[in-house]
Amino acid sequence: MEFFEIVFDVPALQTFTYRVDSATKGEASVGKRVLAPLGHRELVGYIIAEREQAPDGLDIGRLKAIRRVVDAAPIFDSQTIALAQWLSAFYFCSLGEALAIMIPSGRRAVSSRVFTINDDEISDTALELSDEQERALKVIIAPQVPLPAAPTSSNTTTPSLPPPSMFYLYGITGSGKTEVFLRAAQTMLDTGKSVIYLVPEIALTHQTAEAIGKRFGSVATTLHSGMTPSARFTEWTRIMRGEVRIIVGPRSAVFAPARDLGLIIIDEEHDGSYKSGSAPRYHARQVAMRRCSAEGARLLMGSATPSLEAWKLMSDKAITRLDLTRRLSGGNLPEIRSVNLAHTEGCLTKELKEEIRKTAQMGRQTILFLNRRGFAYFYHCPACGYELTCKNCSVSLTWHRDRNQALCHYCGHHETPPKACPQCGSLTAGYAGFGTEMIEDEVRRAFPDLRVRRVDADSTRVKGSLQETLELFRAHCFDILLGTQMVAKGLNFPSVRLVGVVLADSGLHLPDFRAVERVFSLIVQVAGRSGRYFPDGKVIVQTYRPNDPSIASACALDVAGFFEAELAQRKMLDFPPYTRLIRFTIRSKDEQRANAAISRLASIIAPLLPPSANMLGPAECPISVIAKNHRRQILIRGKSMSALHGATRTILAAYERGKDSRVYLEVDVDPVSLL
DNA sequence: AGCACGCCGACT
DNA sequence: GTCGGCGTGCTC
Repeated sequence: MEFFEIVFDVPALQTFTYRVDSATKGEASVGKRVLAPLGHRELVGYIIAEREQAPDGLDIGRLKAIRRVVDAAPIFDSQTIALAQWLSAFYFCSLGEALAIMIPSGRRAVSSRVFTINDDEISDTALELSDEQERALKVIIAPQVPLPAAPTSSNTTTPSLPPPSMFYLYGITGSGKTEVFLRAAQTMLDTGKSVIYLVPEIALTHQTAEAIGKRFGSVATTLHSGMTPSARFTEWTRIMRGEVRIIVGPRSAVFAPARDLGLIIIDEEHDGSYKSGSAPRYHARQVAMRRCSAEGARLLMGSATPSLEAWKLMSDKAITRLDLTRRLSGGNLPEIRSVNLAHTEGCLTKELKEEIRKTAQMGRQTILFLNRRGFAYFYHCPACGYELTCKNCSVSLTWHRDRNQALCHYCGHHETPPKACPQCGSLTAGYAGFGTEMIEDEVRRAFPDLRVRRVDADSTRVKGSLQETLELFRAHCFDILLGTQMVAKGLNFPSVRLVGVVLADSGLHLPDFRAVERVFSLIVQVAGRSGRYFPDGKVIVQTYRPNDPSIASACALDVAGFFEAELAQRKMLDFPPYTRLIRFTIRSKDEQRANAAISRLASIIAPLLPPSANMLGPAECPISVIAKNHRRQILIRGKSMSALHGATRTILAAYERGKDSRVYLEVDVDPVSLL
């Protein structure tokens, strides 16, 4: 073969044809990476097809030669290319960009935080299943009705593929989801099929991977961004060769080149880390659904707090719901109580303080939990209402007391906070809201005899320090552990009695229609994990809105009630899961240009939308400036994704003609965060 | 995305 | 006169 079609990790939506010379002639083949000249540089590209002859209208003399073939053997096959093609059409990126995120070391590995918070201990050997678990497993592994082999459609966006078989293990923490996952996986392995086991980014640990390794032996592997590129690559090739048939990893593991895929498991399906935060912004659940239908595999998800999308699919019977209602250890759920924060000076209510004291007197431990750092901790003037915000971004600055600095969590800007209000001169201006540092101070003052430790993103940057703190906490070297999500691992330590959610509603006010869902999910997850081994566990949820449905039903652990109410709300407002969204974000250092660009985009979109869709905006993004970039957005909304896709293709083509080069447009399909 | 080419202002 | 700003367009 003389010619090859090659794609690169560049936004150019096209393939490039190269020729081989005597040096590369025998080596080049589909599925290998090559080094090839593109423009004035030399890039790694992916061979996606062979050609008999040069494409029409292209002067053969101008074809460049592949410089070097990188791989001895192909590292992706036609199935991978088909998936990349689907990904590029669904998420509006180039084929090369799609392949680059799928294949290890295609892009610079993002150093990810790999914490240990997974509390589901995996036993080395198969455990006895309860009746409920047994019943669930039977349904999952029941032989499938063989479907007629559907011809693969050439339309990559709306392929005529059969819907996949999908199952959902719905049950509280401790109800034994993991064991059912592992049994289902074992069954697949026994029939010679492969399994992909997805876990949230934050929960992926050596322990989890090792435990699965112990259970399944060398047929198991892990594939995550914390590994060195060469280690990831080694595992990738072992998977391709079929030496490894169960792959554990975070969202990117959904691309593992598993041979004969039989099952994809998505643990903690509701978790936000399954959606990629950078382009292409894919959702692992969406990719998993596509792979399962294209490859005839089953999809098995599980959570105590499903996403609303999944819940609706269960209501519609598109996903088979399997309930696990009982805790295996028999532990009761803790007592959950919401406490009104109104009229409390500081951030600790009388009730919470009393419980902390009581817990200490019992010789037990307390965890104080914050939703997210920074959001509720700002410079505020009670006299005139002035708030200190970042001069680059529009968010409130977070005060770091130890450095006496106010800093921005989006762009890193920091400044020394003023003594008096810059607007009215009042000396009463100061910090309001709760940050981990302020709570730490207040706790220390209230309980000078108790030992307090705080963990946050800063202290976690030092590798292993979180691990160390948690070990010390487990060994009861201190009494109160204070921090954000990352303290979750400690929730089921045996001597923990009390969990305080310091401000449950921080986040409720965010201009994001999913904020309520997140607050609800967080409280239920915290409650589910605490007091697992002791019947006297207590959870105190501090809030300014005890009657808010999300908080009230979370404290009552009324999951179904919450979903019903929230679904009704979404239906009324015409939001997902009743509709689909595509978000267009414009970003520019120059505010006028950003405004001009979003107006132009709006005028392009308006006439191109199908009658079944509508446009929201243009508007400033809720965080209207990030790192000096002015941000504007438009959402398009419709019942069918294929209609939105079609419109978006036309919109992007029209926008490209005559765009301003100092303005950037980003497209997010099924956006999860609207900030 | 890069990167070069090309076309207008203030410097020796 | 030319150094360099960035706007424009292409990359097999």
